[in-house]
Amino acid sequence: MGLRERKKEKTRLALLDAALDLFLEQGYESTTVEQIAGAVEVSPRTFFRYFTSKDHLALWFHDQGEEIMLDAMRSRPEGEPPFTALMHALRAVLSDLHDSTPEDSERFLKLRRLLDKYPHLVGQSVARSAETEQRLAGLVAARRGVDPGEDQLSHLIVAYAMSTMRVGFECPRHDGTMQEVVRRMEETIELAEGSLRPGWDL
Amino acid sequence: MGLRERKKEKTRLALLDAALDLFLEQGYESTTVEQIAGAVEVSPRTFFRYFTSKDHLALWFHDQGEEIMLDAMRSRPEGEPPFTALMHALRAVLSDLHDSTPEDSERFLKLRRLLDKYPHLVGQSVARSAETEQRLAGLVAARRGVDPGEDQLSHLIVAYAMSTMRVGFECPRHDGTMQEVVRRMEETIELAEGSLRPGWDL
DNA sequence: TGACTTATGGCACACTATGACAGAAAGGTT
DNA sequence: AACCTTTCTGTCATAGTGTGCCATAAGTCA
Repeated sequence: MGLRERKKEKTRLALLDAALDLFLEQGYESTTVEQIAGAVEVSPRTFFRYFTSKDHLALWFHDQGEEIMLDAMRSRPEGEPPFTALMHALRAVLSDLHDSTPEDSERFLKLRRLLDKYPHLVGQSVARSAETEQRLAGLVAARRGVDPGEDQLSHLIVAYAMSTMRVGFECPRHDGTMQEVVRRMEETIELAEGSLRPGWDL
Repeated sequence: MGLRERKKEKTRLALLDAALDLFLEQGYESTTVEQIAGAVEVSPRTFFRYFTSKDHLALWFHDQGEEIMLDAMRSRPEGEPPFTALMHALRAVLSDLHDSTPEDSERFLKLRRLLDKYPHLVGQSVARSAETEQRLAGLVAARRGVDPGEDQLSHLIVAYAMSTMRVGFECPRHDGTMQEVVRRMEETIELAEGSLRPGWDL
């Protein structure tokens, strides 16, 4: 990796960190792009070259998580029931989180508090994941040997999986270590698996 | 109801209709508030007195639906399992839709096509319903006799119910009458009820 | 009619976001 | 080293969203 790319990555993370701190400190709406850019000593125009929008900041991890999830889903054995496969994919995201650097963990925990404080950002993340949900529904439909355009159950399976993820990442207390987050999510997955009728997703 | 209020309601619906037509005709982003206001011969400033934002237009029905759902949920018998109660509440929304005027039905169908075309609006609606989901989770937790802040299952129940609603309202074909929408939603509800383990929500 | 309340329009303004262009920095080549 | 190419950055200009403020017009009630 060349100097150029390292510098870009550094700027991107600096922007992200500055933004998260400002958001949590003085509120999301009352933080302007100009302030964020100013904190990193970069022009506002440059900010928009790293993040397509202010909202996009809060979705950076989200995007990464979705890529991991899609990959994990594709690498699950074909015969596995779709919802089970999705839950394993979710565990893959979790394991990735668990193994992340302390800096990344810190960012994730801040982001989680931010999403808890500003629920409309959760909505943005749903909006962003609409496309991914479609792709996941395609993968599920393929497993079930049905047409994704026709089959409602495939969509329901994906929707329930994503709901499970969102509930698991909720933030009841504002403290919480990475271990606690991971444990909570594992509990939620088990709860979900116990709630559904065996074979419902075949 | 006085002349003033009737006039306001007329303006609100005129703005909504103009906006839906423009959105579907020339795209969501490329339609400006100025155009919408212009079509109704109202100043842009006035538009923002009827709808807090451009996005809010697409969430008008949504807001109404949520009120109906909360009311219906509260009027369900106490002993009924929470998810069953939520599904009945959803049926109440459906029955309200079924009994709506032809104008309202037309608006709803246009809106449904709009949400299908611009998934990010679905995200916005999730953002908007975050508060309602919290309140629903509170009602569910009360039924189950647990603390809504602690109990994940209550949140999962609400999340699955809302997912069921969203999947049911999806728009696979761009035609479709109100009857077809209602029937599809009923199918989805049955699918959901058949997917969950009996007693999972007690 | 007159006094009141409320809706509207016009204005200024802050913020987000994007396009166009020029200059600076990084990387590779000879 | 000097050179060229590619990529990143800053400045400027512009469109669009959303809000506060104040004067005016319209609806309401005595």
